[in-house]
Amino acid sequence: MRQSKLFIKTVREDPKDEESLNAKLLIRAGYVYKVMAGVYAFLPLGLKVIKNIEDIIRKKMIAMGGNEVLLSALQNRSDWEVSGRWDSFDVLFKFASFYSKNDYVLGPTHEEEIVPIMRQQIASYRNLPAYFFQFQNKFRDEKRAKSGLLRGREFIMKDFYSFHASEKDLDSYYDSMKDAYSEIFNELGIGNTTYLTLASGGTFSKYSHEFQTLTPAGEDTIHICDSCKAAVNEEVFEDESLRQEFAKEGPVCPSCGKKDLRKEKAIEVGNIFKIKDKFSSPFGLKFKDENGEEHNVMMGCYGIGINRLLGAIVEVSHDDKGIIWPESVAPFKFHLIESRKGEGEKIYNSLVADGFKVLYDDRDIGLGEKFADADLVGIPWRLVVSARTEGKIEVKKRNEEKTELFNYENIRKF
RNA sequence: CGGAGCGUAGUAUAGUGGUAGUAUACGUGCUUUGGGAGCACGCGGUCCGAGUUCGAUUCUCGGCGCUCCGACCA
Repeated sequence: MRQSKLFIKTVREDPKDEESLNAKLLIRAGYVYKVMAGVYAFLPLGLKVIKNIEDIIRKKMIAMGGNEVLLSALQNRSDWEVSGRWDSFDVLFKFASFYSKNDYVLGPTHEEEIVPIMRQQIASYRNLPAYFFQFQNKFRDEKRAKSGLLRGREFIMKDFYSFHASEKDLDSYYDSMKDAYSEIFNELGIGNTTYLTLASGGTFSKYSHEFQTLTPAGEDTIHICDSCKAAVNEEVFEDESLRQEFAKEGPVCPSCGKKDLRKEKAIEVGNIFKIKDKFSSPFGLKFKDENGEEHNVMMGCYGIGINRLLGAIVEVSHDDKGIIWPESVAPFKFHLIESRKGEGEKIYNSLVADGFKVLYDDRDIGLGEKFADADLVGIPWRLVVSARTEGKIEVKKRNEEKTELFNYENIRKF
């Protein structure tokens, strides 16, 4: 892509209405536009990163047997009354139609949508297990949106729902999802700072597991066991019944029992929990077993916050000049810069022909400004062609200082 | 939802009860070309409403918006 044709305008100054680092950098580099508190629009660069994140997750969810769907964001009041959450879900966006006066919900999650669909599809143990997932915009009327992309009122979420004939089947699937999630965060480039964390289960279940990425910008406090790479959310110690079960004598590692844990701030980027028959019961989602007996379907829920992940990656991967994208999610692999108009044309065409994702800065501006923009935008490999490079290409990794000259043939192998 | 702070060009900031300034961005022209280049000219602004006043961007009240702290966070 030619940068002269890319809709993006970088900004020198930090926006005055953002304190959070992820929002400052993403706005300055032209990835997102702030619409209002907790609501951000994705501009072309931002959308590319979002799509890259989604693709990594999608692949893994399909490997886990998931069928991708797209449920409705607009939902009706009655389903939320069946589940009992019309009154109890505190951040629910509710509103009435101006014409019909009917009440509606903007979906903050989709149990109320997927379960009625499954009631139509699931009748026998032969239909189980079944797995569905989607990427969708969720709406939550947060009392206080904050920390840029980390806690918004509208955000994209991957939600995955599993349906099982038995709790045992749910349990084993739940465990395999833990592994799938770990692989996802590894691929996203934040594996070394993301921890499987025991957490409370809210109103759904006794406990849940979160995937927490270490960052001072996070809103949770977790206790990490360095030998197991496991962690416990501080909230577990604050909940009396959980404390009895998991941490009678203060913070202990949930997997090895070790006591000297490291306390860190973190942001929850993923959450998995067993909801069992919490929804199948009120909605009457049942199946018949081999003996013709009816049982409630057992369910598991598995979420990943996409916007939050975008913000979290920026929080953990940046320097004072800008963003440093992990290659797996970067909007482009190469950022090609020329010092004089047309110098990079040939190499750009070759890279495109060879199938690389490359942003070609063909703008008629000073070289220094291009370098500054390249640092801000954060594409992993910077390629420069100029009179100085004498027919070769200067290569610099975004997270390294050194530059090296290569022939095109070498670059192709990157 | 409680508390604090802040709303001035696209962006970031200064200032004032009487013609609103600077930087950057943008437009035009020339020069320049390895770390946000230079010169000249130009375009563009006081969140909304009410009040006080001869006169309000400034003072008062209300609203709306944004940020931060806290509470909350299925």
